[in-house]
Amino acid sequence: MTAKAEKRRKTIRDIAREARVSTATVSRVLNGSAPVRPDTRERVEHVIERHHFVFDGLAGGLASRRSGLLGLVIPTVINSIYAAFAQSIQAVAQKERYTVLLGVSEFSPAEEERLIEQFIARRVEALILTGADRPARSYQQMRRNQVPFIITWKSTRRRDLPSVSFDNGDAARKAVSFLLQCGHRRIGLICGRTGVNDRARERRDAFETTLKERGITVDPELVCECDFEFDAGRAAMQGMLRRPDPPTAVFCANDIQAIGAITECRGEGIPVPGGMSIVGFDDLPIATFVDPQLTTIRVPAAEMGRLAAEAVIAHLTRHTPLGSIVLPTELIVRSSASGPMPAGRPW
Amino acid sequence: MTAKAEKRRKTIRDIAREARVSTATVSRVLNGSAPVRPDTRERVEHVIERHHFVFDGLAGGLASRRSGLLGLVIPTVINSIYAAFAQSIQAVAQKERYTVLLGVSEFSPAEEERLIEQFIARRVEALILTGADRPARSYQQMRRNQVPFIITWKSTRRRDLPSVSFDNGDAARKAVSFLLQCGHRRIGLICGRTGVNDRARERRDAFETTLKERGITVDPELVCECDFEFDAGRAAMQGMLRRPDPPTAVFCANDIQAIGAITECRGEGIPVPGGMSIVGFDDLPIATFVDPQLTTIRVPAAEMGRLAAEAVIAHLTRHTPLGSIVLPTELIVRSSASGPMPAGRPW
DNA sequence: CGTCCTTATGTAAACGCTTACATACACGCT
DNA sequence: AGCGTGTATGTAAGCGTTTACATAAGGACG
Repeated sequence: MTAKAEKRRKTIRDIAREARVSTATVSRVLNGSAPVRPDTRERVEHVIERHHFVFDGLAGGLASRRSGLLGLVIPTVINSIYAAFAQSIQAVAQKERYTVLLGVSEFSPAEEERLIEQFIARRVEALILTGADRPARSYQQMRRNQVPFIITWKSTRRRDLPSVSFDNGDAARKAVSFLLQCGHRRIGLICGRTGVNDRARERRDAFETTLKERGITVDPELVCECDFEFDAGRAAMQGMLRRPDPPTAVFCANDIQAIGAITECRGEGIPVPGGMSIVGFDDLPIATFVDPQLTTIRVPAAEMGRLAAEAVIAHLTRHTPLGSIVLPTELIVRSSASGPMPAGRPW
Repeated sequence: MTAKAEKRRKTIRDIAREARVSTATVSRVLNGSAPVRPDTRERVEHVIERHHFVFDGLAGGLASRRSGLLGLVIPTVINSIYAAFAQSIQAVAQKERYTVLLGVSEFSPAEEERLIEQFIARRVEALILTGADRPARSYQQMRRNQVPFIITWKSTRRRDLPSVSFDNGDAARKAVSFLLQCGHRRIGLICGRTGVNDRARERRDAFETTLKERGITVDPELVCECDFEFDAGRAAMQGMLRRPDPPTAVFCANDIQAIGAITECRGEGIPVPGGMSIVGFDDLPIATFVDPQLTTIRVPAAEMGRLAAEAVIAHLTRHTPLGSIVLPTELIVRSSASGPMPAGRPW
């Protein structure tokens, strides 16, 4: 090493000088943005190799106005349904040479807003968001900064909100209808907090509407909003069981809560589905590994992630307009729900 | 709007002109890097507000040589133990105004290497990695580019590899010792693929060593490496049960596999723990919601994430040296393991 | 009242790329 | 020979910040 061996990083200028070409040519070799004669290319690549040159994405992004960054904002990643969603987005991004910025809002609207703002400042090329409920301010910021975005997990008829989603209301209706078909009339609901979660709200609305359509009045005591935790589901179930007139079936807008609810029933000696029918939502892998296997709604989380990522990338690279896709959901009938006991509570 | 209303983004130069200060002052207001007189500050902030100025993180990062980016590379995020880890890292990062780049390698060494390279090119300020096994090339690149990194999920005595981890071997030993104490002598192992997962290898090694220490020869037929999936665990259990001389207990190096294994036993009419004892690893939330509740090893995933993130950030901001921390694990005794049946197979 | 701080601000050169535009040359055609 | 065309390359002006350094203004002090 000569005394001149400053610890400065190599730049394309260094490469250019040594390969006796211009920086433009190096840049062209680096991203194939224009034809380069094979011998020139080889010469440049050789120098790059020899000096362990590492491209600077920040500088590249600044100059080209394409950061190669995609922002993903989800409420949680611990629930494996969101994890599956996130992972498939990351997989698509990776394949298309984009990098994912991960933002977890923990169901806090303020945090979500902050993340969106932060990601815009980082110059993400697009945002993938969960749900449609957020301050107008966030939407304005995305538009003002011309950051395309796509809504997921919630279909919306607003034409100005592109989305890749499924119909929460329709899905919840399937679950509740199934319980009604089984003969249940006194049905409880355990769901997420509708105040901070528009998907939970849609599911709850559909629950209530479906019951009303059949002339059943919804007993507010049989509706419980709580966190997406096993324990929360369990506690909610416990609350319902303690009522003088407990439900014969419960729809849980989430498999985690459903498993908690099942556990509580079993702990109380109430057979499922014999004494209590339970339907979940998400179809987590675990749903087939609990006893009884969970009847639930299958949600296309991974596919939704893949399609959302593909959509924004197609939009960025080929100007494909961003539209809305509604994916199907499916009731998966297993064994956690059946008809109510013919009379009283025989357990 | 005048005809001059080009759709150009506002820059600090625009702000500076309008607030009748220099760009340096705007910069100082923006990141409080030097004192600014209150009235000047207010004037600048006012203009920023009025024009909806949005800072450009790419340009800022380029100029300051601080990107504000942290790279996280994990093998999967679908397993909720890694999700918990990732989420706590993101939480710390968010609080400290860093942004997390998410990389999921899906247990592919090649993919992991690519992610590390990509993240370095994006000029992450530090990397949080899973395990220590990777090509020397990756380590060289990190060092050459002076990107600090920290290893997680695996303790290592190499002093050149800072880490926040727990001792996989020690943890596995606790699990196996417990089964031995229960009286088991014929013990199976279901674990991850040791070829691409050094944590799995450590657990397997400890399993074998612990048995050998007690003078028990390890039956290779009772060791099964498979994916971290319920079905894989189930299939592995099935394989063992079909042997002429099945084990009386199985250590699963992962709760997911353990739950699959339990399910298989129950499907075959083998009571757990009566006919088969099972110990898991991770202590996922679901562990208390399966029947029987899973005896398992509690792994400090969230704390490990938090500490890893805090360590790299402290290193970046306060030059705290990066060292190694080994967190404790704990055997959580529940009900999926007990003594072996006194004789034969009474089920 | 000149000197020396201190504090607030301005000047302008980076940071490491991309890309519009200019140039150079080779080739085929009339 | 003259022209047009196309391909490969070079030139240099950005991209939107930060920050070292210079400067200015206001005290405090002897």
